[in-house]
Amino acid sequence: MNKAEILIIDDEPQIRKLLEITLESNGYKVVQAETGKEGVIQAASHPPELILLDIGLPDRSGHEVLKELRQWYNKSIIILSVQNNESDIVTALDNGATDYLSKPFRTAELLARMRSAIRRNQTPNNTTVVDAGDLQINLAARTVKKNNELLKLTSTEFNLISLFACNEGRVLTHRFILKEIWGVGYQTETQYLRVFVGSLRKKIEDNPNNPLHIVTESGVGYRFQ
Amino acid sequence: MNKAEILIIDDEPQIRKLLEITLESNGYKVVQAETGKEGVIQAASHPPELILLDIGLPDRSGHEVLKELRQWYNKSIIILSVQNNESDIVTALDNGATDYLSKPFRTAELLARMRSAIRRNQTPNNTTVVDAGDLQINLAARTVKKNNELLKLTSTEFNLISLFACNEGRVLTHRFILKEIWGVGYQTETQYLRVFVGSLRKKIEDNPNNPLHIVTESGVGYRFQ
DNA sequence: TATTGAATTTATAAAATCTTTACACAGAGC
DNA sequence: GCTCTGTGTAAAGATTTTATAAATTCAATA
Repeated sequence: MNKAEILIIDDEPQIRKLLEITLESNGYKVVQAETGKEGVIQAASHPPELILLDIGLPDRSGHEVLKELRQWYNKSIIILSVQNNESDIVTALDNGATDYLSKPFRTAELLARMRSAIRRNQTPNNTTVVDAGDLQINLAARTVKKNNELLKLTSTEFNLISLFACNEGRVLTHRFILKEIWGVGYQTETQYLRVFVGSLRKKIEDNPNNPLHIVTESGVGYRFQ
Repeated sequence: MNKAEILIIDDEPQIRKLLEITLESNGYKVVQAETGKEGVIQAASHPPELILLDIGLPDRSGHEVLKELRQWYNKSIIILSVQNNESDIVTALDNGATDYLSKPFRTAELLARMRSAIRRNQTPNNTTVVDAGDLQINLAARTVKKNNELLKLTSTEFNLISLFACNEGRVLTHRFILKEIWGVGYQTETQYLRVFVGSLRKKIEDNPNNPLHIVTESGVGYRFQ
């Protein structure tokens, strides 16, 4: 596997140096930018796997850089913020930041969050259309096509399949699915799930008795593939 | 790379001498302690990469030292025990020992187990996918691949293999496994374990009659590698 | 208000999994 | 050789989990 490339946008040289050493010794390839403008150019010319962005610059240019990046860059952006500056954090998350870290941070935590963010890149959470064999799920338009034919799904059915699509290949527990689709009060209503998985299968599977897309993991939950 | 530091806690001078010679000639730095108390102090003042602890002292102080060390020391502890004292071994493994060796032992085996134990120190188990030769165990997705093919495991089978995977190279006692998978009330239901280890082997081993991944440590438990 | 489509329940058959029993086999000790 | 202990395997229940149809409730709307 190739080294994942990380872009650091921060005006403080000592932070950049620290990050450079930490990340390179953990097998990442590091690219640096000193100003927001430079960062955007770097990101555009050579899109990295992940961007670490210092948000709390005095002139608030960090926020503008984030917005500008988010117009086209859909991989993870982790923001760095001085401690206790919650308004910066909230604004940044609203503007599409993936995660945040308060300075000073522990490297173990930074690395863990980076791994998590990069993992999310790989499962197409940011793309608007998920491809799964004969199925195409358009998250933005809320449409599902099977062999290029538009399927007619109800709202709950669509919510369910889009949750599956965003977590392709991994087992989702009943509780998790119920929490995500119906809300925290419904985590034990496993039967709802059965009914809706049943009707989804009728629509998306070639043979609903032998489902290939929504596989049941008995005693645990379901897996979409 | 620096020499890894090993702490030996054993009251028998001739054993300590033997270990000292063996280990130093194999590139380890050796620190010795004659009593349990001294051992704990040594470990605390200068945490070693690995501890070799004689468990079978007449006054059972070895067990107490182990428990005391485990309150804060989380690297590997290999215990030494006189042959056939299985109850000592089982107790020690349940108390968090990493591995065990019966005296008299062959130096090649000692060195091999030390290497394995030290290797496990270096990769802390915060990874979500464990690689074991032809097997890949994805803890987050709850999937297991053998030669890149997805295996179909039941929920309990997966729980079992993931427990094994998180403790690669380490002997797990029957009691420990049963406690982790089935709960505290099941620590004596060894037969459950036999059945499930059997069905796991059928799925993951090339030749279930000669298992290479799940090895049985007779009278003690199992080891995954 | 009557209609319609969707969501929620209920009921039940079927499938999958877990538990338990039975028995065979191997090695250690006598 | 025999017995005892620990182990592995198969298979028969027992139990849990799942799938499906169908009934009911609910909400929107004509």
